[in-house]
Amino acid sequence: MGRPPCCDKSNVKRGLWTPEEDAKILAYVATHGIGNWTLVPKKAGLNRCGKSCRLRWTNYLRPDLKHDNFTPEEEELIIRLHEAIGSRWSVIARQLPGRTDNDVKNYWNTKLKKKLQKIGIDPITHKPISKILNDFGNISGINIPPSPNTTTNSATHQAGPFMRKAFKPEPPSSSTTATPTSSCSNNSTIMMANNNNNDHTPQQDNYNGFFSLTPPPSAAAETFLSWDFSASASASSSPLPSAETFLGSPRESFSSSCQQQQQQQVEAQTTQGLMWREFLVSDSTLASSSGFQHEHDEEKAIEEGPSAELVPPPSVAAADFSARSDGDDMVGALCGGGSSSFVESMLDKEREMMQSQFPQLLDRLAFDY
DNA sequence: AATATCCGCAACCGCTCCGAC
DNA sequence: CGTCGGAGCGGTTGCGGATAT
Repeated sequence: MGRPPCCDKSNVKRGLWTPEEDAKILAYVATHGIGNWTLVPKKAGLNRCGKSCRLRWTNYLRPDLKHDNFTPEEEELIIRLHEAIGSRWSVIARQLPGRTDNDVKNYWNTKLKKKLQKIGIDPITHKPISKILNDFGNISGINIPPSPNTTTNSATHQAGPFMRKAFKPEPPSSSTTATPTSSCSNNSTIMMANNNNNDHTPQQDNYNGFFSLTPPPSAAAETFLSWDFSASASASSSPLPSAETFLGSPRESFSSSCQQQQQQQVEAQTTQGLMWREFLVSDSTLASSSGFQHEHDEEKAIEEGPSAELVPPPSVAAADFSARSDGDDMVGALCGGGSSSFVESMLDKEREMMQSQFPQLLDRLAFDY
């Protein structure tokens, strides 16, 4: 049985709001405050769906909203957050005071996506398109020549999430004193594509400085990308990379953070024994098509330890990665699951991130973290 | 000047989450 | 525990203005 509609849609007005309607909402909120939006139309004398009233208020009428253009700093932040957490617009919008999720989403879809594509960056993976096509060719056996200026097409979009699943990271070094820059990116477990080819354009290499803030080291984005969810599932033992690393940092900070991160990843492996590629191997399609299984077996022989039984169950492996909630659950399972879900760990990370890296924004936010 | 096309934004839709009962 | 309903979310649509022809 389907859920009944929240209002009689045939009898409510739809479409653009008039100034008079806006005034009624504003007057109502000024008197009664917000809450129980289904009652608002009746009490405010509006022939609108309550949900529509709520949206109008949240996206347009709220007094704390900014209606001016996005600043370069905001653009930069949106891109970096999208890179890290994807299209979770409400989460991203929370880091941008005065902006709504709708604002951010629209701005992304109409401006930022195109900007990235123009410089040869895939807006889904935030990797150079040439590299994605290259890697996709390597895995599927298709020989796709590098094409740095190719705009995103459907193949690229499909390759994006696929690549997340299919790219095999290098096995972790047994020594934590390995070259931080390379080992750090190689150990990425979420964004797995390491930049081991050098056919990027100068524009792509300057991606982090794209919006002409302080040009960070080229690896900074990867540090951010390589935030290791599995390693950081236990928040107490694995702090996030520093704020400098997050937003582009002196290389010293990056290296130090990277070493710590790598150490954590090694520890996480030995204690949890569950890396992203464990999941990949459980996907029979990928394993059989990419020649991945064999290499994995070798790695597993090295890694095999007390937690070797932690291979995700087939139901987890079969989860539709593109589905948000399923993806969360799956990553949660990969994180060692147990009592803390992926969502919880994400929220923990957000809190940590805000406290350690965006304290100034946290101060300004009215939202409860 | 008229028409076609493009683009950005506001609004809607359908879904999930979550608390109350 | 299941149901209901409000709230919130991300994706999509469609209108209206801007620009190109």
